[in-house]
Amino acid sequence: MFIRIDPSSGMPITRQIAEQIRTQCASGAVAPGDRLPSVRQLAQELAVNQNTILRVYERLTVEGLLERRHGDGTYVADHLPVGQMKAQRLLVRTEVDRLVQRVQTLGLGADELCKLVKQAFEELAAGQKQKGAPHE
Amino acid sequence: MFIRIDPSSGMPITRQIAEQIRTQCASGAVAPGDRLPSVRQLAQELAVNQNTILRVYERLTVEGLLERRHGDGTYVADHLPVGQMKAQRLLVRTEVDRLVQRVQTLGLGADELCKLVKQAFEELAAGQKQKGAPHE
Amino acid sequence: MFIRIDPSSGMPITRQIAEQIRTQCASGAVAPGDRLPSVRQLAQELAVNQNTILRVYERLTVEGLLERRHGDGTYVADHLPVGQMKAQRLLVRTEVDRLVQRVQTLGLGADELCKLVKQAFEELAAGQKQKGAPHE
Amino acid sequence: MFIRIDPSSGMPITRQIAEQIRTQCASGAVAPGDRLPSVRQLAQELAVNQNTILRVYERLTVEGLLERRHGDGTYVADHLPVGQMKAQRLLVRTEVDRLVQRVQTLGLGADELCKLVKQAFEELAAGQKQKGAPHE
DNA sequence: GTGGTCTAGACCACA
DNA sequence: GTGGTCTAGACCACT
Repeated sequence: MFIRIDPSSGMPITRQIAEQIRTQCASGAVAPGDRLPSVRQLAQELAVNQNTILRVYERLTVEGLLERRHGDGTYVADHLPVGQMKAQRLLVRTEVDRLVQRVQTLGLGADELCKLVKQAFEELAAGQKQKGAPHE
Repeated sequence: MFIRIDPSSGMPITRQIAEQIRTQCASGAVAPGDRLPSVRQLAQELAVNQNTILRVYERLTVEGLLERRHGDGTYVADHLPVGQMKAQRLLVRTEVDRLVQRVQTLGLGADELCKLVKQAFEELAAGQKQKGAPHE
Repeated sequence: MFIRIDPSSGMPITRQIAEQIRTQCASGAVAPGDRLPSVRQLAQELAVNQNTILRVYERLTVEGLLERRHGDGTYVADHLPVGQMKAQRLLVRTEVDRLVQRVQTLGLGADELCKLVKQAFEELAAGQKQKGAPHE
Repeated sequence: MFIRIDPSSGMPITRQIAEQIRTQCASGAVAPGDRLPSVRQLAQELAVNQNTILRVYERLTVEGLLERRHGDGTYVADHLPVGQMKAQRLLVRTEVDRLVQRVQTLGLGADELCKLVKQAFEELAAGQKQKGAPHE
């Protein structure tokens, strides 16, 4: 499970984690029936408290995205709520809008932003190569 | 003063406001010596509590970005702290990184994202024409 | 807010509290728009941790029964979810069934149980007179 | 052995099972010396994990209610602990109190509750006729 | 003052 | 081992 927390973002980390799990469900990175890391595992991996993860799993369970089986583990629900996944994809639009709005105030244009975007993609790709197998 | 609050973003609204004021100072949208809207005005405009605006102005004053003149109003400081501008542009980098990271999980590539960015720019431009001169 | 916790019941106290609030919404004991006791107040009153109350309010908010206004307070939602209130009333049937099942194994009949029920009602009434105004 | 589990009740299922066995011992539904179903049988019958039953039997053995004969089975103890029976009946009182308390908040009176109780008794009786001799 | 997030740690229930 | 409840307490955000 690739989740990255950005403590400087101002967004509560429970929410960051929840959104990334939602995104990965929407994109098919994790499929219905897949087992998620255990509360303790993920907590350790992200260096946060167990309760933090627990609450994320709880919320997503209420949303119908996950399924918690007592004493067994946490799984992606068999039938993901329709429409919610669509909403998820729309969210990206919203975030792009937000970015563009801010960037424009700084006097940057679409082309400059796109350049930044491409750079970021390249760096991300490079970063992931380095990690490769070692981590897991 | 063009400030837009997104309560659904999860970022504290005081932080959203502060960041947008910083951005506009850095970009020159508001210049040293300019007078900012009064606490009451801005609070009403954004439909938030006056104390929320008050604390934003306080914080930015401590940073050296604003100047509060007792009985008069709040102004952009005459000498903006060095490095503000650079810091501001760096922030955009950070946000681009965040976006790219999330978008990537959804299976989108750099080109798709750029297309979205350009669309957003165009829509923003169109939207601003409609408004014409701001009501401030 | 009259809520009584029974630690010996084996039911998590968060759930006990939540059920009693639901019941009071269903019965009209508290009406839409009413303000609930603050998290801290109720926590103190019931001698439980603040987080415990917080989680109860959170869950009921997700259910659409309550509304939390940041920095202001927690209120009964204006439009209580229809059907949920009906479900609430049905719950009493379920509990009666449970009781009867157990009682029957003990060899008691309907009449004996009814006698107990009436006694309990009388004692409850007596107990509430004693309290009367002093508490609030 | 007639045991019914209600997973939605919030009471731990191990406790539900234990209480029902205690009740049946107290009421004479099972007598001293009677053999209880094996751990495996009961686990299968109730569709719970064997360990769950195991722990219930363990607990009740410690209480002196049951006796586990290695390699043979689990039996109701020859000499039931004194006071068990009384304690059992007291428990019913407790549950009646709980019910009455909740029901009262809903604005129901003693008579309405008694009517429900009688209905439940009749339905229970009807249900048990259909089953006839238990499959054990 | 209000609600909200997070941590640390104890202890319980289920497989 | 898994998930789940509860406590205690720090600190943040909003009215």
